[in-house]
Amino acid sequence: MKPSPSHADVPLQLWVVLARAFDAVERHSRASIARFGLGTTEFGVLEVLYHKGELPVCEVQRRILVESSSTTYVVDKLVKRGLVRRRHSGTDRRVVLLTLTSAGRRLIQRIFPPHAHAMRRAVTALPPREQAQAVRLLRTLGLGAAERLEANEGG
Amino acid sequence: MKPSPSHADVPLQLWVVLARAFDAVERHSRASIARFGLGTTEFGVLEVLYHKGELPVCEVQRRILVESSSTTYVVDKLVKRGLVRRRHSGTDRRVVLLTLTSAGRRLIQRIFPPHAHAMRRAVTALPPREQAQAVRLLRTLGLGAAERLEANEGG
DNA sequence: ACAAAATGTCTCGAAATCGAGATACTTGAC
DNA sequence: GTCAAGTATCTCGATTTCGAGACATTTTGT
Repeated sequence: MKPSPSHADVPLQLWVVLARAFDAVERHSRASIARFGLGTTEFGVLEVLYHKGELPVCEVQRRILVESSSTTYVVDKLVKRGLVRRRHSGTDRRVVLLTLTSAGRRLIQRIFPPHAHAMRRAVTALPPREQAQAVRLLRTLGLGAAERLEANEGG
Repeated sequence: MKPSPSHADVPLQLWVVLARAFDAVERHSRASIARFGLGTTEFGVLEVLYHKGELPVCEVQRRILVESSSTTYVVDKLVKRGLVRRRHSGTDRRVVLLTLTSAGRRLIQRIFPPHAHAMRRAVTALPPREQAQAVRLLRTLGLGAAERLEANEGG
């Protein structure tokens, strides 16, 4: 039943297990966040503003890993719900700065700790020592792949 | 510029770098697949049928990591394009089996090798030895998280 | 100073994905 | 054998996400 048991193509295997691991852990994240009536990207915006303070839209976008038009969409929803406020930058008039409202701050303060706890449990299959190892490897992998992406687009 | 250099919460870091690495590598995958006028999930269906032969829809679904309604949608498109054929199982009449048409087989035969090549290049930031290590760690992480998911849903 | 290129944000329409539930069939308990 | 529970697939409507491009602004090169 194994079509290719011997010539294990490690790079392709790596891609497969990376996708599966991300999927499984992301399901934990989604389930945890859904408890609080938020979507993954909505939570992402609140979380990054909570931890980094006021940020331009483009900075938030980079951190939550979605395209710019989706960022606008998500921020719109959060503004309508009174959780986030938009403000024009004084120094660069293209830039829109985002901050939490006090309602937004209260919300994320309340839900971040239990979410973080859920995520810690989601990765406990790996003991601490191997978690650190995985962090190192994934960081190298991710940065390398991202670099290579820009090279492909730019060149 | 480091907001929290000391109290490194390794599990949360792991989640972040996992998401970033997946995103970067997935962008390579998408770009590579887009060259051939296919979407990620369409490619996924063709690829799994190519390598495993005829399979029930539910089996394909598990492998391409999308929900069942999305699987129906993607398969519909592939059937309309004449790349995949549906067939009822003789032994279990709930089951619909999927196979490549000869056009589908020709297509995936032609595009799989260059795509595999692109994916190998996407992960070259990690030398072979560390790729193997990452495979091992991610497999454990993914399986553990998936198990824990079922436990949460089922229990 | 000026033109060209780059950047940040948003609009719009299209595509992908999901979730709930309908339907049909199979399996297992009794 | 029958009924309940489980499984496989699909339908439908809603949500999310994307991509292309519009627009305003800033930066760069000359």
